Amino acid sequence: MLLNSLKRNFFHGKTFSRNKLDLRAFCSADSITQNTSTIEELIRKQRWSKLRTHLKTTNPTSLLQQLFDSGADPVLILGFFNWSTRELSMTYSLEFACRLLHSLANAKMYPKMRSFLHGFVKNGSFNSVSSIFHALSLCSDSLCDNSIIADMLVLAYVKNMKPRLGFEAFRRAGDYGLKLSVLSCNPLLNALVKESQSESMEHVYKEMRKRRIEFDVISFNIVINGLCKAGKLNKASDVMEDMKSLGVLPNVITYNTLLDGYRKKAKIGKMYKADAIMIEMAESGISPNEITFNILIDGFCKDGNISAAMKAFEEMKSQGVKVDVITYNSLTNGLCSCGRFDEVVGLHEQMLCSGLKPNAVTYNALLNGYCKKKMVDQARRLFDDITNQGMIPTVVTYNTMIDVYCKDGRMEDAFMLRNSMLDKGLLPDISTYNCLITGLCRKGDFEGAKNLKNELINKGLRADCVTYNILIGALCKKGESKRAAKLLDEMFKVGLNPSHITYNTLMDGYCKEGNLVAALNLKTRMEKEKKLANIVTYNVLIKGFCQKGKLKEANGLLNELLEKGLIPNQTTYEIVRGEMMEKGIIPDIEGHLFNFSGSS
DNA sequence: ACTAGGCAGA
Repeated sequence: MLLNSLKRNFFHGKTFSRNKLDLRAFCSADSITQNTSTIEELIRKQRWSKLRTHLKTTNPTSLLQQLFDSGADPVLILGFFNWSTRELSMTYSLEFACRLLHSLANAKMYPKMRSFLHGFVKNGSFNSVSSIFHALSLCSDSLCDNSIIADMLVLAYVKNMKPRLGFEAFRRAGDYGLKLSVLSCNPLLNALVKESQSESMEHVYKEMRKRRIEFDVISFNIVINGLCKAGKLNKASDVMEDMKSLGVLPNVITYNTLLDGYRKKAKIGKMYKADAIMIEMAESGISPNEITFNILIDGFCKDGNISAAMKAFEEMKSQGVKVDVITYNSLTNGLCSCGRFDEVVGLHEQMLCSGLKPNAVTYNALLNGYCKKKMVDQARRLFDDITNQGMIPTVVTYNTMIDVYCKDGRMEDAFMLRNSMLDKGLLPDISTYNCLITGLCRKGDFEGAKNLKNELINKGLRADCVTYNILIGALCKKGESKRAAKLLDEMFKVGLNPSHITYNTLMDGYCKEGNLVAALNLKTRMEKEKKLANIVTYNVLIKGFCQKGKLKEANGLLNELLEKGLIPNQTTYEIVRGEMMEKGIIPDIEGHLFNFSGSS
């Protein structure tokens, strides 16, 4: 009630409030009007020290109230608001902030609102999103103004790296029937994608359609990218169809994003859709650019299909698309991964001839090639060349070399390299530590590994999911899955999101100790955490049950994974085949592998 | 809004 009359007083005509003030001036001995106009003058001229003395007798809150009541220029009120929060450490109630926002909105001072909200979100994180929306709705029932404010609030959260709060604000805006725009929704979608919050991202997308928020091609591209990143390629294609049906035409970035989705998939033959996508692009009159080709080439290389990559490379050149250092690096990486070092020489010359300068990634690709082929001496020679001949080594260069030493069991060499990083002005990162921790664990030195984890934390680094996966794996290997489980709990405590690998590793530990109950409980737990069991999960469990002679259960798991649409892989077949041989059954074709039920 | 290098699981 009170608020309603207040806001009417505030928004509907300065005349009313002036009348009221005139009346007050009439009645009271000291003229508030005059006082207020003096103050306004001080703020306008930024006489802050004089204002300070003034405030010895009046408190800032009632002064702010006065400014509002007198219908002062919103820019002045904003000036006072900002100054007093900054210099006097004032905190005003949400209601004041909302009134200020509304008066700015009334005056269409949008940039001022944006920067106000930016600061508000940065410092005022103690205000819950729901309380802000509540206060906004009490202040005014102009859906239009509140929508603009909500839109800017969402954006402010996102820009301040608070996408979860931006997401909450997005939802509240829906509850209050406020309409948002792509100006806030696109950055929100993108932030959620960057944080790998694909569920929330999909929710925003669906809501945007429900609320009939206008999409642009960028909105769709972000959504498609998010879905690709989450491995949901079919959904990504569906969204592409959605956009076409809504009259938004895919552009080269849309197609690049989709191609990149296939590239990122860890599957053999993953680029099988590439041709079809390229044809569709051509039919839509969209020319591939250097990014398109770079994605294609890298994808083919990662797929082990060097000839397809080379074909794309030739096509790229014949179409006159600019070849850059990324193109060459992808090819170099592809050739090195296959051990085709001879061909790299020619490619490297071609690169230099076209005036392109190799960079750290180029040499790291070569170094990594040697490391993968266990050519440790060649690797070290190249490494010394890089560090001595004026090329700039990066943390990745060191990590690659450190890793190969660790894999080779040469821990002293690995630690020496780690120590020499500092001389080059390079700081070991979490991956450096993860390589070393893996090396120590492999040597059975769990205590050393644990100490290294403490060291990295003391150096201001954060143990990541990989660190924990390594340590959990090491404990499981020692038959200490109980201790490993404690590390899983620790991950939640330090705010890490365990990955599939985390759960699968611990589950494997339980299985090896014959604790199948714990293994199954862990599967339930991971599904509760929205990590769906994958093929590795099932392989671990099936192997565990087989080893205990529980073939019925193993078979049940096989059926379960098939029902879920998971595809058995090489390891699955090996486990099952091994089990059948044991039972004296001769496995023949794939279809017969799953017929050992009932034999236990 | 889209492109290149290293570390962890059966």
